[in-house]
Amino acid sequence: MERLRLGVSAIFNLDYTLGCGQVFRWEKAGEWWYGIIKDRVFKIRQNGRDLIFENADKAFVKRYFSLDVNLREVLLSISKDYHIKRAIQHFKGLRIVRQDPWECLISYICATNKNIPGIKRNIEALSQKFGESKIFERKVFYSFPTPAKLAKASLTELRSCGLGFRAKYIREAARKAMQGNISFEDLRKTSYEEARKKLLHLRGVGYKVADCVLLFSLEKLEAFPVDIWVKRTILKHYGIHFDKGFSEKVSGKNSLLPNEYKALSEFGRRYFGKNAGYAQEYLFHYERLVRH
DNA sequence: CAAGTGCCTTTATC
DNA sequence: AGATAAAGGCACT
Repeated sequence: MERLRLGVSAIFNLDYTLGCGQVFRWEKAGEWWYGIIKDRVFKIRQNGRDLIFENADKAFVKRYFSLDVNLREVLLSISKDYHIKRAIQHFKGLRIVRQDPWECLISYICATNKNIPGIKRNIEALSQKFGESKIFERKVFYSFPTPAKLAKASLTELRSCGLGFRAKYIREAARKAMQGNISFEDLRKTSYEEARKKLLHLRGVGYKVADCVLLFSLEKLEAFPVDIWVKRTILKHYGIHFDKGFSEKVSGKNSLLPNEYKALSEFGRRYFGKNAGYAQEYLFHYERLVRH
């Protein structure tokens, strides 16, 4: 058992962070959150300014939960108006974690046109079928499969995980990753635009999926993913920044054309600045949980 | 309860 | 070029 005491000004809320929909494999049982990262199961809980965890070291916890990020500063930088301030007030302490990029990529390829419970089921099925089992506290956990493991899988096997048309995209991505054609380290180091361009070459990855991977695993905090919920929020509260025709056209339907996605996402980046991704996540969570 | 709609969209085809 | 259809399957109403 390890303990990490947060600084007086280190704002952090574990429940918001793990419950906001950015990660798919954490489960809360009683007070504890159980997760598996790479091939290690660990559990963690929060008690005020203390984080208590088992089977992970402090450096890892700090890094994974982005505790090195000055959240106060980040939130200040995006506090542009009443709407975002209200969302921040509600979920203060929500941090964007640093997911494993490989798992993140596959997760968001699965997310295409799916809801969150559906995505969770896909990831869980993939892990059970192709990952390695780990016993922790007499319970079985499955690690997320490596690229090599998924590259070897047949389309039928992949489909049996409920992936549907996404199965072939996942296999392709796995093959590329296995051959070393996707360097997540390089993507992390390059600029948002460059990294996005590279991710867009992958089939099954459009602007939305690319933005999610960039924000949730590659430290591109300016990425502003626009899904159906964020689209609603933007049009509802920030419609004044778009012309009437655009707003009316986009609000009436439940999908976005590439240029419509771009307009909304670029607005978010311009309006909220270099930490726009944080604004996106607070707005998303607020719209889903509070407003809807 | 059944049936319809929608989902943290992308690709292929008009 | 720009719109539209097609692509799992589950959750929600």
